[in-house]
Amino acid sequence: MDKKEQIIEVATALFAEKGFENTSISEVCETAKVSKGLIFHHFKSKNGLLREIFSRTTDMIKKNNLNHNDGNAYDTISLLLNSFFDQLKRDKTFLQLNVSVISQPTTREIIKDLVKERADLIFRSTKKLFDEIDPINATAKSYMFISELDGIALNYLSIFNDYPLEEIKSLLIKKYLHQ
Amino acid sequence: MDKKEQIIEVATALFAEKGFENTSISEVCETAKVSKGLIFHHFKSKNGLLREIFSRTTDMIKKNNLNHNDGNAYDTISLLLNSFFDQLKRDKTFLQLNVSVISQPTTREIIKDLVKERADLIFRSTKKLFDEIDPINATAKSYMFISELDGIALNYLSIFNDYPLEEIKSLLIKKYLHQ
Amino acid sequence: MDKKEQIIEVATALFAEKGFENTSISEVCETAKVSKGLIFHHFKSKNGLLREIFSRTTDMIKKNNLNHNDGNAYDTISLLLNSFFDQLKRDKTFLQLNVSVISQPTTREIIKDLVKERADLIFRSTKKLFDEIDPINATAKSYMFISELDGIALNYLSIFNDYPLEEIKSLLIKKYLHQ
Amino acid sequence: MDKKEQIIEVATALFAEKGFENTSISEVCETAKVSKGLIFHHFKSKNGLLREIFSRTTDMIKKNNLNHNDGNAYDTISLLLNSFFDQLKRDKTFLQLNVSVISQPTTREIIKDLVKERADLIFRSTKKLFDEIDPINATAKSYMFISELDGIALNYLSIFNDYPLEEIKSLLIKKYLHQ
DNA sequence: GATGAATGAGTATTCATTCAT
DNA sequence: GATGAATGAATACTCATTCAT
Repeated sequence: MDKKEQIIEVATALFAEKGFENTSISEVCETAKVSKGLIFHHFKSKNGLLREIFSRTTDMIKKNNLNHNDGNAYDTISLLLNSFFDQLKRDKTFLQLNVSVISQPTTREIIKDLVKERADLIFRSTKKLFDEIDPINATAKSYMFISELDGIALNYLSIFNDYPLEEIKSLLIKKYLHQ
Repeated sequence: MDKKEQIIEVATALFAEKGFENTSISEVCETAKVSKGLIFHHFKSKNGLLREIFSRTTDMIKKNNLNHNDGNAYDTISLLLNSFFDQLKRDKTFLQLNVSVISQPTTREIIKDLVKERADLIFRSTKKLFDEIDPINATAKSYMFISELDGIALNYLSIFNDYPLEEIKSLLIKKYLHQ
Repeated sequence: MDKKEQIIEVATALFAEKGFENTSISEVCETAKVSKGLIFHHFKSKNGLLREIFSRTTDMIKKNNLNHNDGNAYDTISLLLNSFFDQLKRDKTFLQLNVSVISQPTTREIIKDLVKERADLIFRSTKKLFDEIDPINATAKSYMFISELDGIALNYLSIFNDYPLEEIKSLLIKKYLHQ
Repeated sequence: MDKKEQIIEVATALFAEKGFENTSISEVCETAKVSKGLIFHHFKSKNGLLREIFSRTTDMIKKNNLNHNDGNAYDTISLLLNSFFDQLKRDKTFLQLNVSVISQPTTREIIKDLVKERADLIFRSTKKLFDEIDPINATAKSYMFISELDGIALNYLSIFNDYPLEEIKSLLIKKYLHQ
C-alpha cells in the first residue's frame, strides 16, 4: 500500500513498455490509482521519477551481478554470464527501457551523471576480473566484454526476431571459460 | 533547391541531435524554411518522414558497406571493419539516431518492417563472409560479429566517455584477421 | 462561478449560433474565459462536450414536456402544443442546433445512442396519449404527430422566412382537439 | 469523361455521406481522380461547388415533382405523394444532404438565396393545388402539407430506425385524397 | 500525505486556396 | 483545361506542472 513504491512500479512498467517520452504522468496516475499531485509531491518532476527508477536499477545491478567476490575470476565470469542470459530472457521490456533511455539524447541528458556512475561501476568490477586473469590488455578486453554483452542485448531485444541466444551463449562460454 | 530533399536533410540532422520524439515538425519547418503543410504534402505524417529517412539510411548502408564482392572474405572483413570504425568517429549523432530509433518502443513500432529488412540484409551479407571462411557455426558467428559491432557502437556513442576505440579495433582485427 | 457549467452554457450558445463543426474549442475557451485544457479535463473531447449538451437537453425535454401526467389526453396535448409553439418562438437557435446536429451525418454519429434514447422517450409518451384517445392506429398517428411538429420546426427555423406559425398552430389545435 | 460532371457527381455523394464540412476538397479530388486546381478552376471555391450541387437538385425537383400540370389537383397530389415516398426510400443519403445543408447555420448561409428560391417554388406549386381544392385557408394548409412531408423525411432519415413509412403514407393518402 | 481543478504553451495534422507550369 | 507543389492559418488535443484545499 506504499503509494510511492506503487508509483515507481507502475512507472517502470509503463516507461519500459511505451518509452519514457510516450508515457504521460496522467497515465501513470490512472494506472497506479494515485492523484497527479502526489507524483510531483514525491518526485518533484517527471524527470525526477525517471532518475529514481534509473538509480534503483543500478542498485539492483550492484546487488545481483557484482557481488560474486568469493570465487576465482573464471567462476565469477561463469556466474555473471549465466545471470546475464537468464535476465535477458526474463526481463525483456525492462532491459529495453535501459537501452532506450540511454541511447536517446533527451532522456540521456536527464540521467547523464547516473549513466556515468553505473558505467564506471560496471567497468571497474569487470576490469578486476580481467586483471586477475591476465593484466595485459585488461582494459581493452574489459570494454570489449561489456560491449559484447550490450551488443547481444541490443540485437536480441530490438533487432532480430530469431536471435540464437543459446548458441551465442555457448560461443561466449567457449571464448571466456575454455581458453 | 529541391525542397523535399531539404526537408529530409534538416529532419535527419534534427532527429539525430535531439531524438525523433523531441523534434517538432515546426522546428523542422523553420530550419528547412518550408511551410508546415509541405511536409505533410510530401510525407503524409511525421512517421512517414521518419520511415523515409530510415529507408534512405538502409540504402546508404547497402551502397557503402555491402558492395565489397570482389576480394576474398578476409579482405572484405578488413575493409568492413575499417569503414565501420571510420564512420563511428565521423557520424556520431547520425548513428545514435539509428540506435535510439530502433531501441525505443514507439519509434521502433513505426519502422518495424524496415528494421527487419535492414537486419536481414546485414545478416545475409555477413553470413556469406563467414560461410566462406568456415561453414561450421557460421550463423552464430555472424550474429556474434554483428552484436560486437553494435555493442561497440552503443558503448562508444552512449555509455563511456573514454571508450578506447583504437584498442578495440586492434582487438577485433587480431581476432578476425590474424587467427 | 462553476467553470464546468459556464463551459456548457457558452458552448451551447456557440454551437447553436454557428453549428458544432464551425465552433472551435478555442472560441469556447475565450468566450467562457477558461483555459483550453479545462475543457478536455472535464469533457475529454469536443465530442464529449456535445454529448453532455445533448444529454442535458433531453433531460430538459423530459422535465418540461413530458410531465403532464395528471389531466386527460386532450388536456395534455393542448398543453404540449402550447409549450411547443412557445419554445419555437423563444429558443430559435437552440432548437436549430438540435435539428442540425441530428441531421448531419458526422455529428449524428457522435450522439447516435442519445438520439435513439430521446426518440424512444418522446415516442413512448406520445403513444400513451394517442392510445388513450383511440387505440386504433395509435402507433402511426403518434409518428405522424411527432413528424408534424418536427416538420413545422424545420420549416419555421430553416426554410421559410414568413412561415405563418399562428395559423399552423390553429390548424393543429383544430385537428387534434376539436374533432 | 466530362471531368466537371465527374466532380459534381463525386462531391454530391461525398457531401451526402459525410456532410459538407467534413468532406475535404482533397478527398473529392482523389475520389474523382482530378487535380485540386481543376476544382477551383471550375467552381471557384468549395462553396461554389456546394451552390452548384444545390442548384442542380432544385432543377431536379422542378423536373420530377412539379410538372404534373395536366390532371386535376387530387390526381396531382396522388402522384406527388407517390413520388415523394418512392424517393424517400431510394435516395436516403442524398435527401439527408439537403436537410443537413439547410439546417446547419454555416452551410445555410452559403446557399441562403438558393434555399429561398427553392422554398418559394415549392410553396407556389403546392398552393396552386390547395387553391384548386378549397381556397379557404389554402396558404396555411399548403405550409402544413410541406411541413408534414419534411417532418416525415426528417424522422425517417435521421431520427427513428423503425419509422413505419407505409402506414404514414396511408394516413396521408386518407387525409388528402379520401376526404 | 493526498487530491484534482486549472493552466498555457506545445503538438501533429488538416485544409481551402493560389499559382507557376 | 489541367496539374500538383506550396502556403499559412486554423484545429483538436496533450501534457507537465502548480496550487488551493
